[in-house]
Amino acid sequence: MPDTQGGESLLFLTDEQLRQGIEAMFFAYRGFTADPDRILATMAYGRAHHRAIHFIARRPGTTVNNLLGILGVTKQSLNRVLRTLVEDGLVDSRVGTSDKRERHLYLTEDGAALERKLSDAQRARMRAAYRTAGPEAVAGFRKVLEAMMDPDLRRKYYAIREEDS
Amino acid sequence: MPDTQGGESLLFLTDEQLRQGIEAMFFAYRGFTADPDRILATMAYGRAHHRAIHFIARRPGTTVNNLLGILGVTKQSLNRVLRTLVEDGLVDSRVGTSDKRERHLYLTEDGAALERKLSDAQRARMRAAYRTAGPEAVAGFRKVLEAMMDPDLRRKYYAIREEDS
DNA sequence: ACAATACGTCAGCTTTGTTGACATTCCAAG
DNA sequence: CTTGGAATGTCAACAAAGCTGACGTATTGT
Repeated sequence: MPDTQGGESLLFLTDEQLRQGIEAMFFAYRGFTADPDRILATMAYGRAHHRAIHFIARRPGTTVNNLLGILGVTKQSLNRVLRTLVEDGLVDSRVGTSDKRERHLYLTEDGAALERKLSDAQRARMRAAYRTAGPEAVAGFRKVLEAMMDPDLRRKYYAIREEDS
Repeated sequence: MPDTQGGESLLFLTDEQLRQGIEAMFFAYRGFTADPDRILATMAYGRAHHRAIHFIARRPGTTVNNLLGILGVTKQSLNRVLRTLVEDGLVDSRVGTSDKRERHLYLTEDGAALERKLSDAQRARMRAAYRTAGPEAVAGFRKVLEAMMDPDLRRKYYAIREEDS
């Protein structure tokens, strides 16, 4: 593989370097979604279901509105996904206690089982990539990704992690 | 790796760390496509057109079959996209000289102009992210992305870069 | 009392992917 | 020279997942 590492900042930001980064993102994202996609293809679910399940698992009790903000889709689009998940008994939608307009979302046992299955597959690839690349590379990886996000989404990305406190 | 890295590596690959990497990919990819998407939304084109245009620009004269392998879609799906691009005079499809079954794809002037517009927008974000993160981070970024690709796609990713020789 | 919010839903449309079937053209092997 | 297979194009039908717009219903806050 040709090492096009310029090293110096000037060479570093050539269009060719940037183009390679763009293509790397494109090809890597395909790998990133490949394993869950394979699992989902055997059921009546798609990538949209996976995303919903992921963030419900991450933040149990999250509201529909909050999920909308994270996923960046319309409520109609999310609703279609959520409806099938609730119907199929993977997600539990509970009316809010303090504000009864809100619906709080939780995974059922079945939902959690599917989440684990999908998550395991995706994490396995991530783990392998991390191992191959090494800790320093991972730190850089994260740094560039965070810098690439829209500010609005970056805030949400941090918020999800901070809610643990 | 020395022992000092051993303990770190264990912590390092916790599910939580991996989960954060997964979410970073998700949010960053949104940013990655945001700018071209905004431009494309003003025309009758979508992300699929962008991808085709990108790789035709990258490898002028590439065949349909080659493009299929890179993009990973069916020929019917790609054909629909290519047809509109040819009709609109952005792409030129020329019958192969050595093998007349093949079609070699080129951007017209208009096609190249659109490609530049899309590419500029996407590279601007990439450049900003690279600057923010720094050269070392970028090296790590690329390393992890490459490790994340399917072997098949990784070969294609390298192949596209090597064809310059 | 009234406006705003959160959610759900109906209807219709777009993009982009999929299968399957079939025609054409052409290269290459028998 | 014929024929099989490869590369391409195209038709049809369909699905996933996004979108807009409109409307209804609780519920909440002013």
